[in-house]
Amino acid sequence: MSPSHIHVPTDCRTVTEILSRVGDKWSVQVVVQLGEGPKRFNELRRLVTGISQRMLTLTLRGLERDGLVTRTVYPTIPPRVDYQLTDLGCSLLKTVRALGDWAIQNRDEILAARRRFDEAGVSDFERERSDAA
Amino acid sequence: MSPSHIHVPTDCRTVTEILSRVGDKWSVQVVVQLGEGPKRFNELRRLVTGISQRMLTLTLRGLERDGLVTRTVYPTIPPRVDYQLTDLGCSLLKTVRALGDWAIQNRDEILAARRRFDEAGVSDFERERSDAA
DNA sequence: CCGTATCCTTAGCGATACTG
DNA sequence: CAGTATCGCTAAGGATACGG
Repeated sequence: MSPSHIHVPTDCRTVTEILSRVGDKWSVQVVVQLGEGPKRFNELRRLVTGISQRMLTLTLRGLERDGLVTRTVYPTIPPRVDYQLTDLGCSLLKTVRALGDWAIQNRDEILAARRRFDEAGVSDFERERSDAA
Repeated sequence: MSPSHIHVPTDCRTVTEILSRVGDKWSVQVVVQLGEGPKRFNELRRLVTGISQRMLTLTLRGLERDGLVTRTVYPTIPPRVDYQLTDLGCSLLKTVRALGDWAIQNRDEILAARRRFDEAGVSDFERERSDAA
């Protein structure tokens, strides 16, 4: 029995590792698309704009490995493969959407902060430069 | 006036960009530590195990740029710099914790799925190999 | 104490070409 | 259609050394 009330390093590692999946370039977008219902490979490829065939494959494999999507092969000709969110995948989608909502709600504030920071940085630079002038 | 009810690509980009901050290797850990209260540079360095000085600097700069933390310099000798979560940073922390809780709650299921997937992959391999034998 | 600058290694990703 | 294989680039990150 593992003591779940104390904060073991192992937990941090695992959490970080799982978080990094959310942070990678494509996983979230794929999961969001699959949230609309099962999709075929090339269907996803069209929906997730900009993704390469290679990265779609790798992303789907990763999600499948973690038990977030299922992969169903219909041995027809031409072949047809359906990807679909598992219950686990659905629950992740919900949590991730919360983060997405946060991002949308605070997007303006963040962008404003960035502009302020960048301008301040520039003017610090400019100060030195104009001291010389 | 931007139509906020339709799903413009720009929004996706911004959301993805902000999500990538959560996914990067150190930001979340730093934010979590700062959730305990203001911290000094080397204090954070000790708390966030494994982070290099360089990456702590870069991470803090990024967070500061996005308006998630404030940086306060006390021009004493030796110098002292305090980092502290802004309101925006606190609200991010809350949302991120939800994701962290999800990760903890589903960690066993994910790890189990991974083992299954990996073993299945191996046995597919093994099938070919033992066919030859 | 709090950084910055430099070098170097790896991991992520895209482009392209090929296969069942 | 749904992939795999290979190559090459670039961005992220670690180690180390130096500076205010």
